[in-house]
Amino acid sequence: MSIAVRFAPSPTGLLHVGNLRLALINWLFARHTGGSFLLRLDDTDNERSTPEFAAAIERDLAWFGLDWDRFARESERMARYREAEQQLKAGGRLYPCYETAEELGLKRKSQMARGKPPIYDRGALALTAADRTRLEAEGRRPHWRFKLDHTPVAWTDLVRGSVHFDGATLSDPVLVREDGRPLYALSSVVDDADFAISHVIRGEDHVANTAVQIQMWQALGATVPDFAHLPLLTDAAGAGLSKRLGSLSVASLRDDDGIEPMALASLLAKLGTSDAIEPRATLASLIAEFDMNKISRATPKFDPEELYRLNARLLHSLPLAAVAERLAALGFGAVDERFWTVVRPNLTKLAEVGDWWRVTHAPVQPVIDNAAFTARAAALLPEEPWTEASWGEWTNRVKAETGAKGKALFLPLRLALTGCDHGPEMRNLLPLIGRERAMARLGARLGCRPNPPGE
RNA sequence: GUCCCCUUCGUCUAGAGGCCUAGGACACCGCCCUCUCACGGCGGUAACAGGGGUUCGAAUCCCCUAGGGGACGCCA
Repeated sequence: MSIAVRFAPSPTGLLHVGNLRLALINWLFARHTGGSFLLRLDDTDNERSTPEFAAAIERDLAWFGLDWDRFARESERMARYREAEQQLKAGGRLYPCYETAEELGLKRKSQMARGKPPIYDRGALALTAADRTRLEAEGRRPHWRFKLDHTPVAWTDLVRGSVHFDGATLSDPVLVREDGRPLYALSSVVDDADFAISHVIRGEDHVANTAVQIQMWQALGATVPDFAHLPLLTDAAGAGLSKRLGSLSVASLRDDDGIEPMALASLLAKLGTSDAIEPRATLASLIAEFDMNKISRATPKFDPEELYRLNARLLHSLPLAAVAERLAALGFGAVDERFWTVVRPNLTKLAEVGDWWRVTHAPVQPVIDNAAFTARAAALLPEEPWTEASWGEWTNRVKAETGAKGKALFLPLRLALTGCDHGPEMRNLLPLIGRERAMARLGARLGCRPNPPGE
């Protein structure tokens, strides 16, 4: 049997890290096994789904480096769901119900108050043809429920091991709304069957669904796929992540935090597994290392801080070629190998290249505490050409001349030269700054602050 | 409320009765590179949720308690 998986987001919001993790796991599984990956937009809820969110999902996945072999929109497959609906009706598995949403809500409440599980009581099953006629005459339209077999259902989950449910403890799911539109419960099962999905890999919020879906595949005469239900991510405090997806949307991580796609991919592929969480430069290495058996059943915490650190570590190891294209897009196409090597160890996000580019190519605002000191240092600046050794020669002279040493020697020079108290090694940075800029920043021409606008 | 799942260093985890004086990675701390911040290299601190059992022996098996997550929609 050929392997086929799917990622099926509903375009009712932006992708967040929890979604993206499931997309990635599915994709890695497909690529690792040589299977196919389907992107399916679950947009049957046309009140909440929007084309904008659908476009954003595709854009986010593409940015992340995920590609899909097949694509589908549930909203375009309504006729097919109608067919399945007829098939289930013909098989006697779909029955009409006339309770209103309010009635059902009340019923659930009172069941819970009595310490009972809030399961549909199948009241509609007792309706006679006359009852139904009367209700319809009152203007009520039915919604349709799938009649579950009250038998045990079991499967071997690739993450959770053996799982079993008793059909009797489950509610008959509503498959078709009062207005005739199919619900997720129907469309998802039909699509998984039609697209010959072999492995359903999703969040553990779907485990109970699985029991009813297995019965539906059987009722439709379809092959039941294998399952892997992954624990949901929680935030660093241990609270469910889905509730605060805003700040953790893929778009904000990319656009606001400047996260590298491979930093995110490395975290999401390894978090909650027995592999070390370390940056990987390519999806290819994640594919090679992927193994469902490494995924734990416990709920992992997603900590943005961990992502930021991983992002920095990844950047520190990337060759210029790996970022050249994006650097150009940021307007730093002129960055060469030498500059990149000098600046790379100090980046936490790629866009910070701009800060150092300005230090070596544009005016900066020097920070000068002791103008007399920097002026004397300026006078001792060696003649160009400068090499890595120039910084040492110069600072030794300044040290001999002023008696300053250690932090008192280096920090004022760094501050004056770069306007910043931290950064790349000065012996590498100095030659990139050049004598003219260095002189100006040290205040040689003026001997005092403030610096003129043009340096 | 009912049902399901989870609980080993701060974090992600290894561990499937003696190999555990509990291993790794990240974080943290220290040292080195260096007479600065960072990068990098090397080293160190640090955990079996609690309580009962079972057993010659339990992180591993059983029960209870506590904590966390999930499900219970005419959402997906």
